[in-house]
Amino acid sequence: MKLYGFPKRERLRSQKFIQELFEKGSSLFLYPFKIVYLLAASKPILSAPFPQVLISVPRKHFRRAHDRNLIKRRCREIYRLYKPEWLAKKQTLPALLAIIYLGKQHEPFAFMQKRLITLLNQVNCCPYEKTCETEPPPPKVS
RNA sequence: AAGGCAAGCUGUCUUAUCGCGGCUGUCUCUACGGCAGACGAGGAAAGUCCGGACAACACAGAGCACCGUACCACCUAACGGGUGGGGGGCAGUGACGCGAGUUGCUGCUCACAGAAAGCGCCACAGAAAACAUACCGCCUGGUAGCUACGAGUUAGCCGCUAGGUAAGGGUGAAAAGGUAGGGUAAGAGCCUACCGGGCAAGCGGUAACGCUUGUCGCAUGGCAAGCCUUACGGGUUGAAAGACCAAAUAGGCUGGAACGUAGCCCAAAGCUACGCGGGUGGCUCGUCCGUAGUGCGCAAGCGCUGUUCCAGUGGGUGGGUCGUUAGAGGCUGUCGGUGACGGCAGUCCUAGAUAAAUGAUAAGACUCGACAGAAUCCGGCUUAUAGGCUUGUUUUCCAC
RNA sequence: GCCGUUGUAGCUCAGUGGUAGAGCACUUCAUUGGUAAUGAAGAGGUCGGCAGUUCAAUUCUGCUCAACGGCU
Repeated sequence: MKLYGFPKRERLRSQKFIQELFEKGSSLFLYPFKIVYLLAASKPILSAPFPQVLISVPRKHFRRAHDRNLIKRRCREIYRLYKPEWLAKKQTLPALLAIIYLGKQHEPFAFMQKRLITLLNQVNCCPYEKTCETEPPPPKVS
């Protein structure tokens, strides 16, 4: 399997999973990103150990399809390149993940990269053992 | 050479690494797999403003309603698009004429059928805004009063009254042909000439229309992107159309509506007519489909089963395949045409996703990169757009 | 992808081919010891934008921008 790949099975496409994610999932925010994640889905995920990921840019902030496409592609690149390192760091990853760009304007790629990686590192992957990481536990958003 | 304007064309490139989409080939651990290969957004992909193809509604018929189009001819699959032509309007400039005005050239521009078919509207101002009218005026007759002297059938001033006028004034976006002259109490197409206009004929043109001649004193303002009239066109809904696979809009349950009458000797079956219900999505007609069986009762009627349709309930799905990309296709040459475009020959095939594929990093080049991302497919229109190229035209400068 | 609706004062809305209004809010004055309420006066508008039709457009027509809704 390709190390840095992002094949179709790692993309979140099922309407049922998406509904489950936004109903039960936890969310974190760091400008300009918001992420929603769910540690375990009701059915097994085909892409294990990696999550199924959904990337979204609201039409309300970016009217032109060209702008939305560009931001989604950059987000996907950031996630794709960081994915193996993230797994090595956390050992277990969420099952479902949504990355939503809430900024109202374009940001430089390096800035986006730094912020999204910081945000991904804040995800608490071990809900049963609170102190599995050296960092302090992230604020739980209900 | 530079700048402006118009029309047309074009729409950053190269290498490496990682990554994405379907396709083809191949490998095996047979799966949402690995490897390799070539291919992979636009001139507007956009807005969804028009027109088609295609599909479903059984067939897609007629009339009304509704909607759209509107100088003429042609192009086209079709169009509200395009090409060519006609006619206006505006600006600049020249010529003719005393003037009203006419006309040449150049540029821009026009949603450009009908206002003597009818209805409606035209604020304010103004006398009057549409079968014209008469405020200030002008002129004539009659007449109360006053003044003057030439003492009158006088002249003037200021009123009243009966008329004649539409020249001048003023209002307005718009005032009922204009200019010049005659004419008159004053005036007036009242008359004449010219200009403008209406009507008719002839000629030219496929036509829009143009030209010429005659005739009419001129007889009816604007708005139809107000209603409307005329001509022509439009059945409705859109790929979330639709077809197929799997148990899969099938089957179940509840409620409601229709299943009638007459004729062909009688019964059965069938047919016909008038009804009733429905397809039919604006209405009507036509057309099409259904209108069955049975129990009780003398009958009216009541009930059961069934068929068709409607409404609800409940269950199930929210998957796959096709439609889905080779087409009114592109390019080159040649022929026809003023042109849009068409004929013929050769050649090329180059996105096809479905939570939805083109990006990131590094290096380099130059003019330093604008607007911007396919979703059934085509033809247009409109809107956004950095830079570059070509052609035409005009202005300035330089050289000969 | 397809089909619609709406843009008028700070806010909520009328309006119609002829000088743009109502309620609330705002400002000033009166009233009160003071505030509220009340009364009087006042200010505030490129009628989303650009063209066109018309003598005249917020209204009619075309294009455009923005906001919102519906259809699997």
